Amino acid sequence: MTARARRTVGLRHTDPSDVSLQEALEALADPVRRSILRVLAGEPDFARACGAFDLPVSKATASHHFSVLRASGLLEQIDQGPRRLNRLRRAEFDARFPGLLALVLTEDEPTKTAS
Amino acid sequence: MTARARRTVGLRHTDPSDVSLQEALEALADPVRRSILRVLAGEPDFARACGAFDLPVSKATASHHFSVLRASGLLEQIDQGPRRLNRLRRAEFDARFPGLLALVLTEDEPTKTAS
DNA sequence: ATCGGTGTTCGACGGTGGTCGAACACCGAT
DNA sequence: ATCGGTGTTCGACCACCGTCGAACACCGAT
Repeated sequence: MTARARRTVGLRHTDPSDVSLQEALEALADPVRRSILRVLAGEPDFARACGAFDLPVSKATASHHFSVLRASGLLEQIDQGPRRLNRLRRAEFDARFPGLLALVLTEDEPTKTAS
Repeated sequence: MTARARRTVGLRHTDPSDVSLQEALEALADPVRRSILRVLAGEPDFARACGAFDLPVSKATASHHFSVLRASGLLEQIDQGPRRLNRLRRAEFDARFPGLLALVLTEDEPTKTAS
């Protein structure tokens, strides 16, 4: 923990070692959630807030997805002022499910086909 | 292919290299399907027919699950007389999604908690 | 104290997927 | 040709999940 003003709030953070394969697969089976993880993988920890993801869903839905990722041990979040910063729990999750996160991060982003 | 009487029928077999991560994760996100894969992993290829799995679902539902597994590149099936024999496409699928199948096969079977 | 910005929560809605029984198709053997 | 066994297909049902707008809570700054 740095000297910066960061509050680790009472958020329901599930430890990856407590996550079942069922939960992990369900969490990763959503394309929006996987895209969140890929963005986080390309940046320093806690560099991006929830609102800064340019997701194709509403605020409410995005919030739901972050909640799922947190509950499945994939995300750690801390509050800094009004925004909530995110960190990909890369090492911990990979220790629990070796190779799984790597598959998600190396996935070639499927481009939207115009209807 | 051995000299035994086996017919490789015109079943919709998807090659693992044509399977997206999305499809793979959706296929593996069901516990019944994962249990099928684990059983197959513990036996020789084409040793077990669809009806010999002791699944907690009806015949119709089981058939649906086998169809999904076949369509996601996880299963190969051949017809032998009236029954349909199954093979886990272990190497091919692992080449497409390294480590993913291993996670499923090493999963500790979650026991049903009595309600 | 008020305001703009950020994120969550609350119903509600709709689509999808797992489930089933029943009917059907296929095979081998009698 | 009929029968039992195996597996698929067809509707239908239902629960769950992703989705949304609206309302709310929180923070920092004005």
